[in-house]
Amino acid sequence: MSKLAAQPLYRQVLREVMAAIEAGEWDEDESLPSETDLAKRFGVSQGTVRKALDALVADAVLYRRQGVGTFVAGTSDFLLRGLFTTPAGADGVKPSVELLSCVKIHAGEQLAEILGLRRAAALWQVRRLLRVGGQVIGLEEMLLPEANFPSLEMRRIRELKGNLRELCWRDFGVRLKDGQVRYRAVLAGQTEARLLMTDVNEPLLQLVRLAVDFEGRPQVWSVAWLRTEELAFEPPVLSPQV
Amino acid sequence: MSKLAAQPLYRQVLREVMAAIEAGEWDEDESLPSETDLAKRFGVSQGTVRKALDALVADAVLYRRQGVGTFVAGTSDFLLRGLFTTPAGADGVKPSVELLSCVKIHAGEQLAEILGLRRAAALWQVRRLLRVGGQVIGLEEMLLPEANFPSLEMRRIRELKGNLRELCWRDFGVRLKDGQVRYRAVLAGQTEARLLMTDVNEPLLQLVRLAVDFEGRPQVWSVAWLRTEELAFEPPVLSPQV
DNA sequence: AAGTGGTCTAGACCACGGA
DNA sequence: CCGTGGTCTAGACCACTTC
Repeated sequence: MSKLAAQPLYRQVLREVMAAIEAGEWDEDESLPSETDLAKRFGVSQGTVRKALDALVADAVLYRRQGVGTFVAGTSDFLLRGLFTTPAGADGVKPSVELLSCVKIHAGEQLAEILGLRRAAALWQVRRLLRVGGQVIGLEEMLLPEANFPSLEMRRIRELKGNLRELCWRDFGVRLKDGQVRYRAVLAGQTEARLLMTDVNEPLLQLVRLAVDFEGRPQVWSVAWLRTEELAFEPPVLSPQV
Repeated sequence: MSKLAAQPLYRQVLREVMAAIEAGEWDEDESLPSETDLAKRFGVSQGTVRKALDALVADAVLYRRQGVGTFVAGTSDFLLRGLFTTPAGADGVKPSVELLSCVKIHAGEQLAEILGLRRAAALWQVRRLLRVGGQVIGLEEMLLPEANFPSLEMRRIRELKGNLRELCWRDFGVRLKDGQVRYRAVLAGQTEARLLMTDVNEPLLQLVRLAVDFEGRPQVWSVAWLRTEELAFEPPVLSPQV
């Protein structure tokens, strides 16, 4: 591996590993070669491989089991990874997702700027419903540039049980990770109330997030409205205690 | 430094560094000795010191400036560190804090369990108001075990401009960091509406958090109610891209 | 016992920022 | 220029899991 590049070595190793994952060299939950073997393969030391893997573990691309190996992590959806816990605490429950609609729209000024597109650029607008045990608790609207995700078929989304993050990965090779997240409290309007099967003016937790790819480029904009009467939202903890 | 301890070496170094900070060896925004000097002092290698400092940087105890040094970070309050941004994005604004009240109460069953105390244990209940440019946008109630923070004087809190986290640090040597955080959307009740100088039934972002010390022990329980009509809440990002 | 992640060293060099 | 953080190596040993 060349030392001439502008990036540090472990960054290059990281990209090589990502490329290998993209190429399907190791399946989900399949173990990678050991750190020492990867070191030989890339012509670097074990410490450098480790630093690269550290970063991928922090981004939940990989996970490790001491004494066993390093494994490729699944791509659960962002909302599926956040825990929904009762206000008192304990028993986090994971929701399931149902696809509502998937249509093509134009970006408009604000979204174009956020996603770095032209104003007339085409976007997929995907609406999904979140359920916990049959109960509807959330509505999410995602916006994806058509240029990066050319053919989003509803059938395909349904096949993956509504998991758009997995679809972006499997069909378009884009591994998304969280960028910024913003929280607000809003009142349900008529549209939200109807889709969430609740009342107008119910308080909803609004979650606005920008997902980026592994080069940090903005990729997906999303807004979610969550009912939190019975279940509070708890964001996933990446890289817990060091 | 002994190799016999159950903990890895870099953990011991981390504790030594924390102890030195607690002892006031280096002031806020003052630079620590270089990594190589610290390595000599603790009798370990530079790489080990670095790993310890990495963890403290991730927890925002220290910050680094390449080519310059490693510095002790300030202890801004949790809410002061979260950004308040306009829904459209950009211009994050930091709020100031005003102390409302500070009284002693009994823990009760739930809080006792969360904080690992007896049910009759005494707690300080501190209420604070958050302002952005004169406008009241938040109300926070914190609960601190009296055993750990024996004398919480209102005067002292005011001296530190309402920054309870700094007080816990300066007066009691407890450096707090975020544990779990949970989000909900609720409607303002009469009490909240009065204190926030707004209307009943305004949607409020409710933020429930548990702060822990550096050994991971629960220390402070807090609930905040935030108005997010004009400003969204954006949690602080620790350890961004690796 | 063998193989994995996890830690640690001693020494080296690079990239950056301030004098 | 020097001193700082930031990276990297080759080799070693430990702790854990599995066989």
